[in-house]
Amino acid sequence: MEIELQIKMNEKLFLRNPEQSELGKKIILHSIQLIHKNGFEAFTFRKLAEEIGTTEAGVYRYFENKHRLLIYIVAWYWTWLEYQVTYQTNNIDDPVVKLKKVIKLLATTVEDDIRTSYVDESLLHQIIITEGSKTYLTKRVSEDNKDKLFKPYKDLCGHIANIIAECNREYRYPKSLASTIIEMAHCQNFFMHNLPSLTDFGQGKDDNKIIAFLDDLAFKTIAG
Amino acid sequence: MEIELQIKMNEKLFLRNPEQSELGKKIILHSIQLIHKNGFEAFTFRKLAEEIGTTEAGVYRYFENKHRLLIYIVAWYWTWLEYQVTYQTNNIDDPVVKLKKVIKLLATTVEDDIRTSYVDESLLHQIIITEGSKTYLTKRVSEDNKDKLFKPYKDLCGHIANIIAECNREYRYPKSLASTIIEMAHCQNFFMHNLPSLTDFGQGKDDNKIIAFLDDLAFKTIAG
DNA sequence: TATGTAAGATAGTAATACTATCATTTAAGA
DNA sequence: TCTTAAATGATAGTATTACTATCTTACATA
Repeated sequence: MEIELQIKMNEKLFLRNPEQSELGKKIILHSIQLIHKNGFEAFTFRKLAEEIGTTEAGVYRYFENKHRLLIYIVAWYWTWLEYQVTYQTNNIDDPVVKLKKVIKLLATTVEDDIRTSYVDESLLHQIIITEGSKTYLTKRVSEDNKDKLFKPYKDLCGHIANIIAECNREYRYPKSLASTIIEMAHCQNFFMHNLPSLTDFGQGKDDNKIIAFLDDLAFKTIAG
Repeated sequence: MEIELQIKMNEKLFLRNPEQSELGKKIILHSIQLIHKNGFEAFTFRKLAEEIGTTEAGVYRYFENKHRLLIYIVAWYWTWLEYQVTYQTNNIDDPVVKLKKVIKLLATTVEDDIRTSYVDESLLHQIIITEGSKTYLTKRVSEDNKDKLFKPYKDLCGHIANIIAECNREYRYPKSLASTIIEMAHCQNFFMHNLPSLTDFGQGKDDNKIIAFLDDLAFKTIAG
C-alpha cells in the first residue's frame, strides 16, 4: 500500500500552489537542498532557478520572495511534525509517557519520510534548527501572524502545552514550557554541534544527551 | 564623580577601533538606533552613512560588513551584561540568591547606562532579543567562533553555569541550563510581545511574569 | 477551433554590498 | 615649526540581489 501525505498549506504563503505542479514541487525540493547547503542568507531565487532549469521569474510566480518561501517550508515542517506527534502518541493514555515521546520526536535527528516525495524531512529538520527562528524574528512578525503564517507552530505548541497541563493541572506555565522545550530541542542541538561549550554534551554529540536534559528539565519543572 | 565605562573588544571584530574616534562612536550610536528602528535586514551601511553624515566607504573602514557590526554590538552587550552580573552579585554568598539576581538582570527591561556615552543599552537589549541569535545562526559560526567572536556570550554563560553548579553540585547540566535561561529570557520576551499565544503571559506583558517562569523553571530543575 | 493558463525567454530597474582612487584635513613626532 | 602619516571626505565604479514587465510558446479544455 502506498500512501502519499498531502499537507494543506495556508494560501497566503504562496502566489501559486507549489504542490499542484511539477515546477512547484521542484521549487520546494531544491529550495530545501540549497538552503540546507548554503544557508538562507546565501540563497537566492536566481541560484534556485538555475538549479532547477527555470528562470527567476518562474520562481517569483510561486513565491513573493525568499522569506515567504522560508516560512512556507518551515510551516510545512511544523505541520508534518504535529502530525507525527499526534500519530505517535495516539492510544497513549499516560500524559507523562506522551510528553516523553514528544521530547524524543523533537530532539531526534529526523529521517526522510518517504510518503512525501518532494520534501526531505531530514534536511528540513536541519534547516529548522538554523533558520527556523528567522521566520518570525523580523519587523513583520505581527502582520505575518495576522495572516496566520505561524499557525502550525502555534498549534504544535498548543498541543504540547495541553499534554503538559494533563501531567499537572497545577502547573502555571504550560505554554511557555512547551515553547521552551521546542526551542531548546533545536537550540541545544545547534550549540552542541557549533558552540559546544554552551552545553554539557561535549564529546559524543549525541541526541540522547539533549533528550535526557530536556526530560530532566521538563519533568522536574512540571512535577514541582 | 564621573565614570566612563570602557569595554575592550576583540580586535577581529573591526578593521579600525570605533571607540577611538568620533566617527567610530557615531557609527556605533547610530547603528544601534537604526537596527532598533528598522531591523537588521533593512539596515545598510548606506543608510547608516547618510544618517551620520559620512559616506559608505567611511563606514567600511571600520567594519568589514554589517554582520560583523552586529556581532560587535551584540558582543559589546554581553560583555557589559556580564559586568553588571559580576557587579550586582558581588558580596552575595548564597548562590540561590545570586541566580535569582541573574535571572532578574537577564529578563528585566534594561535602562540606558549613562556611563557609556555612545551606547544605549536599553535599545541594545531590544536588539539582542530580536537579532541576537542571528549573530551565530550562520554558515560561518565555526570560523567566527575560532576567532573568539562569541567569547563574551560564552563567558556569561560559563559564569551563570558556575552559579548553577554552586547551587547543586549534583546537577548534571549547568551549562545547558545556563544557555537555556539566557535564551529563554529573550525568547519568551519576544513571544510575549509578538506571539503571545506561545506563552502564559497574556495581558499584562510584564517582565515579572517571565522572571517568575524562569525562577520556577531554574530552581525546580536544579533542586531536583 | 477557440481560449485560457502555465511556463520559457528576455529585458530592465533600483538597491545592495562592496572596492578603488584621490584629495583634503588633522594629529603626532622630530 | 616643519614633516609626515593617518583619518576622513568625495566620487566613481562593479557585481549581485531583488524584484517587475512583456512577449511568446506549449498545452490542456470546452
